[in-house]
Amino acid sequence: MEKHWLIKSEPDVYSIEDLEADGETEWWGIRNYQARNFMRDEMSIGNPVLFYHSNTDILGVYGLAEVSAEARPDSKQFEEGHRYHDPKSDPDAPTWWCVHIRHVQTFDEPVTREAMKEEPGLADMLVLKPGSRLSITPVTKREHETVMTMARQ
DNA sequence: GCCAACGTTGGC
DNA sequence: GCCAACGTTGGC
Repeated sequence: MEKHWLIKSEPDVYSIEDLEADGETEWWGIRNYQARNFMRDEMSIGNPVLFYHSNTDILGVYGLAEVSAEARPDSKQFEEGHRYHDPKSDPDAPTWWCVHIRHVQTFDEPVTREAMKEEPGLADMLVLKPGSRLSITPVTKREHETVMTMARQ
């Protein structure tokens, strides 16, 4: 049973354009256990990933990516001086794990948060819940397809 | 810029 | 193990 996901990113930090330019990237820097568990335990190669821009003027899903590598230890947790260095993480049992994602498609127009909120089929979508801060959330197949349909219009 | 929601830390 | 304090996220 294929799983679907939504990943949030602040475009000032890493945008869909950055992902398109890179082609593929390690999704390092996730320091939340729930999000880590999704990556480490549940995401597998080929899973579709909606790429969402947060903390910007037009919020919404800007494109489609997919998981391109299963979770490995986050490379930044052992880098001295790095913002995401974690001195408590043991190299023999790393705390932080992350998948790689690959760019699939940048939408011509983003599917905006406003439009998503008005779509009845997305009423239960986690990213739309007030106060939701989790940067990686599971998405149902139906929600995924609804967003993809909205992107084509 | 504000502030509510949430996760983490640390004193007890 | 509780919980207050604190820092961060992220929509508005």
